[in-house]
Amino acid sequence: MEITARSEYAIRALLMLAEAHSAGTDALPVATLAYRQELPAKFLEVIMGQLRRGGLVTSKRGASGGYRLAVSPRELKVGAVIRTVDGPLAGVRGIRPSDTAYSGPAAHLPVVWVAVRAALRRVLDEVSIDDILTGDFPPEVAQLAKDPEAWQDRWPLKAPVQD
Amino acid sequence: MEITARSEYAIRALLMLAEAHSAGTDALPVATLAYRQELPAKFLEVIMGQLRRGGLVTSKRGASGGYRLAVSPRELKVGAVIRTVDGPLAGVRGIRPSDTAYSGPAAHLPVVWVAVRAALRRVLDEVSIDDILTGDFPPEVAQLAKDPEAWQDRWPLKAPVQD
DNA sequence: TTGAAACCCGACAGAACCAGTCGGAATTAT
DNA sequence: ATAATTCCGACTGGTTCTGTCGGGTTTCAA
Repeated sequence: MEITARSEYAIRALLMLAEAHSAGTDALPVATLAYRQELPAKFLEVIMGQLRRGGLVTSKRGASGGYRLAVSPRELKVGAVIRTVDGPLAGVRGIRPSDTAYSGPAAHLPVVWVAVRAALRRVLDEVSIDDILTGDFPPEVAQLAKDPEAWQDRWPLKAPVQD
Repeated sequence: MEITARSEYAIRALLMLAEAHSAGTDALPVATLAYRQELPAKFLEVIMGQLRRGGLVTSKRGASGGYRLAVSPRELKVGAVIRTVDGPLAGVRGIRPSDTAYSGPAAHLPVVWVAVRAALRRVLDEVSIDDILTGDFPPEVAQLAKDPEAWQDRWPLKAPVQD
């Protein structure tokens, strides 16, 4: 259950574009985006290409070119960003949760996988880029993050040795 | 957001042990577990070692030895299994959600990561091995899986080409 | 028209991780 | 004794992740 650097960088880039969007600024070149959030420029270039092909941003080449949002920040959901650059939100050994099947005592296991995916969706497909910009999250998500325990780490039954 | 083969195999093995547990059967050797659910035997052997060191199972060596549950199936949660064999449930580029920090327009991003982890916990730390065995899930999880839409795939803004 | 700014693209590379195997040592019941 | 079984370290082949490199192409502006 890892958020990749790819997805993280994509979201941070889009946040900058959303900020510029509301300020009515010109297109932002990769160099600027990379500098402002300290992201590896050439890698980000690859990622921006994915976002463009996915229709999340538009690009303009040449001098004073750069990237612009193609979708309003309010309608652009984090889940869509992740799916665009990293593929499906959830998988089990590479297959979709709803395509899993087991025999015997594991027969009901797909229910768990589907519930996991559904739980992820209820966060990632609800939160928009604009929500992150303003810090004003949908009630469902705000509720989850409000609990102080959500900010604490949890350990397995036997805690690993401290070193 | 991938469930690894490791975690999946661990859960399926524990489900078999839980079944035997209620039937009061003897300890189950790896060979039997691997055969019954068609898991790679030597790999499962490694995984069972992790579960033992994590305190989820006990082992007996030698003839008519094998593995037994060390925790009652009802108290053994899926989240604990995953943490034992694969480490933390959620991470962002390898760091814990609550340890992330960003500047500028990404300042509120950690709220999203923490909410993601909390959402995962609400499923994985609620569902027990016994729940999966019986197919009788906690209301929260049952609710998520009840929705037919939860069993459907979702696509990013621009659907990928079919091939 | 020239040059610089920027996107665009394919190839490559190192590192890490994942899934799984191999061979054998230690332990235990019969 | 012997067979069954856990236990353990080393190893491997493949894939993915995170980038980098070098150059081609488009566009603006002077």
